[in-house]
Amino acid sequence: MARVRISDVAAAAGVSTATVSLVLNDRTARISDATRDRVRQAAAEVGYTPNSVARGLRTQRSRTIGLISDRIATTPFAGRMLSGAQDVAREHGYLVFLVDTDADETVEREAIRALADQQVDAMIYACMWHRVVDVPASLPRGSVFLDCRPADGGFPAVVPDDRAGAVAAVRALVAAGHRRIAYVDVDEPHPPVASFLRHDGYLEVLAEAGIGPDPALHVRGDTSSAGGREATDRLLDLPAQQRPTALFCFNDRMAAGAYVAAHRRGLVIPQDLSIVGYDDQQLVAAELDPPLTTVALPHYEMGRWAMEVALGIRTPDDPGAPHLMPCPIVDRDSVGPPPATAASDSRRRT
Amino acid sequence: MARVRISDVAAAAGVSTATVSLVLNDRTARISDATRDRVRQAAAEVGYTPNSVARGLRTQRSRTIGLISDRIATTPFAGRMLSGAQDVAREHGYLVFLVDTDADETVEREAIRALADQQVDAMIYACMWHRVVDVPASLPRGSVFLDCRPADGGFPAVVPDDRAGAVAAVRALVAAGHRRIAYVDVDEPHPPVASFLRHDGYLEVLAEAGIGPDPALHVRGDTSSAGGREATDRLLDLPAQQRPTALFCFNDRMAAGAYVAAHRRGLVIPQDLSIVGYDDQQLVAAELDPPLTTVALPHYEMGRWAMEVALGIRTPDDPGAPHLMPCPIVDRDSVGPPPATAASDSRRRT
DNA sequence: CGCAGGCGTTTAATCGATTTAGCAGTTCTC
DNA sequence: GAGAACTGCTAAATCGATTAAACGCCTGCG
Repeated sequence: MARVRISDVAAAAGVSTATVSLVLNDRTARISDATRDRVRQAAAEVGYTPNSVARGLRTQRSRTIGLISDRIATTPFAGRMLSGAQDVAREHGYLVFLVDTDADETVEREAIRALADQQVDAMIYACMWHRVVDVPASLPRGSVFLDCRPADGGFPAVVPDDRAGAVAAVRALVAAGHRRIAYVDVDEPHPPVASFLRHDGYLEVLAEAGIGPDPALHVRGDTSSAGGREATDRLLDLPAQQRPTALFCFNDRMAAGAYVAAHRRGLVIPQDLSIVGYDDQQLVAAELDPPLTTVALPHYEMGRWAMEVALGIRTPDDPGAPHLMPCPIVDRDSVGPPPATAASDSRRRT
Repeated sequence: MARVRISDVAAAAGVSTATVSLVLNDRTARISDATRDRVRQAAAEVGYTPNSVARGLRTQRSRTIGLISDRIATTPFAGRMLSGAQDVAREHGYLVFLVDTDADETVEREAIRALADQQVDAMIYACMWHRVVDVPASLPRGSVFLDCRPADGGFPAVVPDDRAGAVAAVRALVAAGHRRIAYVDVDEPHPPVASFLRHDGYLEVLAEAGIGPDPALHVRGDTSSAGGREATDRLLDLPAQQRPTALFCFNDRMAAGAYVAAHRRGLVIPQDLSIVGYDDQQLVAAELDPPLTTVALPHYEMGRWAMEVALGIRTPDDPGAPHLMPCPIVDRDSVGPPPATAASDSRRRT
């Protein structure tokens, strides 16, 4: 029952522990082939695996990574980021400590200390929403930021390319023939940077399509189905000429609300109204009727990227700026050409 | 930048490292108050925190727990279990290693070995669905099972009390006056134990209400919105006399499908059809219209329980059987009295 | 034959803590 | 006043690995 130690292997093979260590770690040392084989055989027979704690103490490298996140519980995205980070760690023989701080600064500070005491080789600081965060004072150099931008630079970071994602989404609507496209934005005291970036992307596509932005088509609501429904109601209350034929929603839940608002007025999606969401939240987007065209957040890939940088396998292209991970568009069935009247209307203007 | 060691504290306080260790660990040793204060002051001044790796090697206790789970990514529940486990660990100064095996046995075996090499003080083996699992051979004694039942006993385990949850759900329907209550079950080659347990609870309530079970009201579909919709369609195609006035669904997604089926026939919930789900999946249950009455899965509490047992803070009441965690019913708006005709029908039979 | 040098292996230091046994010095006891 | 008992602290062993330095032994060379 007691663990097998290196000295047990040494005894079994009739050599010193030094030799065992040299052999098992493939150190380029002068060890005869006969001895090598004997050691390896002995190790296999007694079922030896080195004690990581002892090794960590000696080598000062624990093959361990600390992953600090503000909230793990509340979002289904968390798992995908973890999964990506996890997979890379495993592929390289690392283990990960997970700490959920619940956005509590005291907990965060303690966690960082505890992880440092455990001699983690690197730390990843993850947020559940793309936003700007203050760098905790005690966070060691070399830590990687995941799904957030450190307020002071000097740290590698990876975030979704929200701007490009919005561009893809709105271009899809323009390509379908829409000219009156609304942006159903979040309404919060401190909107996440994603809100602004997606708005930028939205405006960029309008500009490249020669469509003048209409402030009446930029509405806000809170990040829920209800918020999306209310904001959409305001859009659909607009006079026919001003009313949008397509909606670009800040997220899938708001898009779900837009569905409700449309259904209540007897509008059919996408015949009467096209809708694009953001996030590709499986339980929402795929379950809607019709399934929602949306933009996927590359959580898994971001998790991988962060861990790869943490392990030193990859170095950021531009150490000064966050790495932008592409957000692929997921085509489903909520986008179609604008209704005939509106289409002719848009043709008139072109 | 270099870490502060215990010898630095010793030097600063003018004592030996032994004394520093004795003081800082509150060992009942004969140390004068003056020295105690001096050591503590010195430790605070130089900012000393003990190196957990070195301490772990010496004490053979790492204050570290390994949490192995089959899938973390795919379910929103995972986070809540983690959160519960995490919170308990943090409250007691433990750190947790998280490993996601993706249900791959090789990965699982390697993970168990790696965790053992890291000298974790205990392991928790978590599944994302309540089911029976084979105990991996290398899993150390004392490991705790979370949301699954070990095939061979001898391990503490915690699972949701699916039977009692179903009882509460079906009782709510009976209390509202329903007599024709269907069970919309999962349809899988190897249904989870939860499926059977909930069926048992369902039958139990029918029996106690003096309602004879009708096999036609036990339908199956796959665990998705579509599966729920199809199964519900079959129920609603039944002749009026046989048609259920209430549905107890295996989970919220299937319940969402039931909503769709009902809406398509112009049935209003709960006036024409009452529905109860299971899982309390926020993004589904709370967002439905009307919000779904459902039974919550106590993931957070199960996570806490498992960690408490792992840390030895709590001992299972009955070491032989899994601990059953209560599933509270969450009352929302999808349950009402049966429609007049059916109600009179039920009254006729009573 | 004596010595340099190469080869294969071992000795021993080391990582940074904890902990037991023991060492001085003081006080108490008879 | 000698030994016992107590007090306050430290020396050194220990946990289980890694690794630089050293140590025999053998061979080759002059």
